[in-house]
Amino acid sequence: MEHRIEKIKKQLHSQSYKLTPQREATVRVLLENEEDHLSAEDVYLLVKEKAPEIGLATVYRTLELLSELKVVDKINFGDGVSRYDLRKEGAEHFHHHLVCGECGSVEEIEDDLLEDVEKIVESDWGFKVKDHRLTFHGVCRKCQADSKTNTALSS
Amino acid sequence: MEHRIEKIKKQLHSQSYKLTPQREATVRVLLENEEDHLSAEDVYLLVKEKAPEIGLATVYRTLELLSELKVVDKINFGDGVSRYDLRKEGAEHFHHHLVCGECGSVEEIEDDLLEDVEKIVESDWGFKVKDHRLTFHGVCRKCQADSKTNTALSS
DNA sequence: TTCTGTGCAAACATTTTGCAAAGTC
DNA sequence: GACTTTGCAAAATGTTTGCACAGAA
Repeated sequence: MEHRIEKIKKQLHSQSYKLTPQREATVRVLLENEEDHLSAEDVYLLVKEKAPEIGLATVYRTLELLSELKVVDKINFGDGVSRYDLRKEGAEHFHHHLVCGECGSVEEIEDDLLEDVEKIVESDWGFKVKDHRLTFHGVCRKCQADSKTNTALSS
Repeated sequence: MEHRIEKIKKQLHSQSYKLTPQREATVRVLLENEEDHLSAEDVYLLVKEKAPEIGLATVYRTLELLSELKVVDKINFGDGVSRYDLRKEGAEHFHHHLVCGECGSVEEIEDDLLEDVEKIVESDWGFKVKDHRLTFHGVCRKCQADSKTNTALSS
């Protein structure tokens, strides 16, 4: 945890940005909620618990900054809100998501499933891939099981 | 062109919706600009040329409706705007996109590159895939060529 | 007439910006 | 003192909603 903050601090410094208390609080919230996909508002509310004097605009500005530094990735699952997701240590690419249409849960996939696909895109389309966004929409394991149970009960 | 309108008309009717003049004008704009990735505003302005009395809300409502019917797909490339993309005839899945970070161009890929990946997701994660969103961010062929030329010139 | 669809304007939600004050080097 | 960062409030943006009216079945 602490070493990840240190690392981000160095990344900021290398571009002559400072890790202010507000920025640090924001980063800590992101680290503590790595599994979730927080919106700016979510982050704001959580940061406010530790640092009540922070403003929403600052959170936006911080998230924007972290986005530029590729510390976080900004994603959008189709509802109108941007969500911010910490990039895993050493990850070159953004991880993938499984969004369940029934319960709304979002599962993360770390494995890079796209290596082969990227090779095809680079060779067949001449497109130099720098990053990707891959999201599957469907039904998660749990909801599939639930709906089977319900079907069984109602029949 | 006409037969695609007919088809959409039938799809609407099957759910007891009507293909009103406004809706038809909207669909036509989408058909005529299939290559582009129009925002609601873009569609609105183009529809207005043919049917000046149409309101923006109607365009939104139409796009929403077409989205539900899976006639169009709503996408978001990271700028704050939703874009609407006609689903190709007979396509079960949404097609993929290559977004160039230099010139902003968006290229479409029809091939289903994800068959294998989906199989892995279904077997390893137990996730029933219904649809996907795949976007690559990078540098398109043209911009790569341009930057090579510039490098050569400036050296 | 009943129901669907429309246009307009107002409401809404999210995000960005201007600016003066505060903090840092 | 020059420069960065912040908080607040206002503005901008994109989208949705309420409602009275128009149109089709």
